[in-house]
Amino acid sequence: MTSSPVKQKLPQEWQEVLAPHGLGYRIKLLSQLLGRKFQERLEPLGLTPFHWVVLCCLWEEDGLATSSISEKLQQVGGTLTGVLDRMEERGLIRRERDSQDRRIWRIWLTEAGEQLREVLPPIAVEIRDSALIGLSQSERQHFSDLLDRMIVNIS
Amino acid sequence: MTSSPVKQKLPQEWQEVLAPHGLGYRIKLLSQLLGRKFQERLEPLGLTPFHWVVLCCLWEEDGLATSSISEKLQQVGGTLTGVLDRMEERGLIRRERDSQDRRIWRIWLTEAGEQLREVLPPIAVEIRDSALIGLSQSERQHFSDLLDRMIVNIS
DNA sequence: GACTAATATTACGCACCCTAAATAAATGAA
DNA sequence: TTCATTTATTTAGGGTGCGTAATATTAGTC
Repeated sequence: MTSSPVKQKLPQEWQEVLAPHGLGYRIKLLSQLLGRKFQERLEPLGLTPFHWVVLCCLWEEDGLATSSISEKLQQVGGTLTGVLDRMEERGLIRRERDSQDRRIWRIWLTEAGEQLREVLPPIAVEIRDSALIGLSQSERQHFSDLLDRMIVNIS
Repeated sequence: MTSSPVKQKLPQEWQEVLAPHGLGYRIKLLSQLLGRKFQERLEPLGLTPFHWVVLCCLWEEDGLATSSISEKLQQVGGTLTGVLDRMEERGLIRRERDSQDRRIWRIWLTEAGEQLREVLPPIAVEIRDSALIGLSQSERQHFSDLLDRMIVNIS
């Protein structure tokens, strides 16, 4: 019988989840690095990554309720309020009460918000492509599929 | 020549990056969902996911400088200060000036911080495994490899 | 030793992000 | 009608994350 160093007594399975090498932390890190890249491109325009994703929802369908945006993005409602406040201040959207159900606030694009539809997607494409350099078409597809399966598992 | 609806005039390439279906947002979403799961397990212990990753670093090597932790985790230095403040308040770590170079603060685990080494890794394993259900060994490996390549690309 | 430059950290402000509680409007049963 | 219940949203408060500026200490130069 040999003794092992105290620090190494943890099971292999426990070692492999430890940050920063664990899968979870690397997913977070990739997300964060992509966010930083995007943020530094949006900042000169007075925008944030969160503004981008809300705009995406409204470009697809204008006049959504706050709760619909929250659901599409799987973001907590309370989180959105502040973001929408700042987007309204910056003239990207306007809020309007639903005439049928006055509990509901509907979010509409302003002209400025509409026009960004021509400006922002190319930036997103550029950043995504820079992350995917060296990955084949099938590798990209495979990654995307595995990602979706993990999201379903955890949802 | 046929005309297409105004809303559909964007190139295919622009459509596919739009949140919430774009790759970037799905990566962020997975990261966020994992974070929420972890947080709800850590909250009863008075801990946060950020505490976990700092503890991981110190379990591997105690007495690190703030800047070393920041570098390992690829986190901005300023971000860590607040986290370390709260960890110190909760008795997980203590700060001590380096005797050689008094500009440097070294971070040491307390007894409480050390003992969590037996408690937290199983929780992390459990959450990771729940996200990986239905993925074969080779799919897990492939995902991990692609993740690393994207991190290198974007770093 | 005094001055300057470099390094490590802290302090502050803004934007997310989550939970829980409060507010307000609509709904449905007594 | 009335009132409790449900639904939609906001408010409040703490923690995370980033950039920039300020502070403290060390190291290099005269």
